[in-house]
Amino acid sequence: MFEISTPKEFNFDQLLRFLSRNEKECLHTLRDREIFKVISNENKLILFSITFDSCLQISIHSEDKSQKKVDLVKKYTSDWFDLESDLGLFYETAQNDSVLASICKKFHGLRMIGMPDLFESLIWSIIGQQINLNFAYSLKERLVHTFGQKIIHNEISFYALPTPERLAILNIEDFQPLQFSRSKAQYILNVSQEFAEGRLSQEALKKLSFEDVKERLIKIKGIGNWTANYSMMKSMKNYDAFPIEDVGLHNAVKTQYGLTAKPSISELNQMAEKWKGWRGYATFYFWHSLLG
DNA sequence: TACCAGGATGTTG
DNA sequence: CAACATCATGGT
Repeated sequence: MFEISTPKEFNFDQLLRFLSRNEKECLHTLRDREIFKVISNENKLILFSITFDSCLQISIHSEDKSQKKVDLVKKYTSDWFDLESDLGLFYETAQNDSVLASICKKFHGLRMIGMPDLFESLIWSIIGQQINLNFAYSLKERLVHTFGQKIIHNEISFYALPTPERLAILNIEDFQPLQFSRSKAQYILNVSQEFAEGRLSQEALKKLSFEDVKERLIKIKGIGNWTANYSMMKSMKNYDAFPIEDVGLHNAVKTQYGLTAKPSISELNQMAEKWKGWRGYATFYFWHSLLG
């Protein structure tokens, strides 16, 4: 076991609350207050788990506990729970907006739960396009259970997302028994093939500017403004990336500001001026407010 | 049946 | 840029 110290603003209870928002979530597992996660490195799966007791305590569940694996898990966890950013700066910005400020107070210490793997966030956001979240989780579960890799520990199965290479060789028809629409299946194939054939990689995108990354992503058929911004905030640490078309955000804003109707795009754009620099983080907090 | 859901695409103002 | 029509699928 090893430990990771947590930053000044850090709330493990809110983190657990976010991670447990849907019971069909299959890419991590919660047992009591322990979080299990499988990551893939060089085609090998690593299962690890995280608990919290004044700091994060991490166990790797395999015989090989090399320093390399420890470093990978450390880096993954730091990215996943956004341990590096200065939340104080976000809270400072939030003071411009009394509604956002009170949400920040309520969820103080909640860090953006990211998706360190860009491929995962793209697939997940395509799955989530224009369907309700619960159905989206069902689709993801079917995809992962059908095509993903599995590791068994203490007679419990833990899953990893299918690789781009695995998905890239499928046909639209392979997705239909899972109840994917044809367009959704095609979009997933498009992204998988981009990755599998080496035309797109997270590493390469890291070298580009915000606008260039967005432009590159939107070139892919099936990735629009919402998906590009979603993935950039969840996977690329672009905390001002703003998925403004998001229905969940619209609903949360309507509720939190006590509006009689959902805001239009232009109205929301104006409101979000106050969050500038942290519009993605603000979005994440508004989403969290939907949990009640 | 109609409408909604963490949109995308293409067209039009 | 913003608004609109059309598409696609299952849930309520």
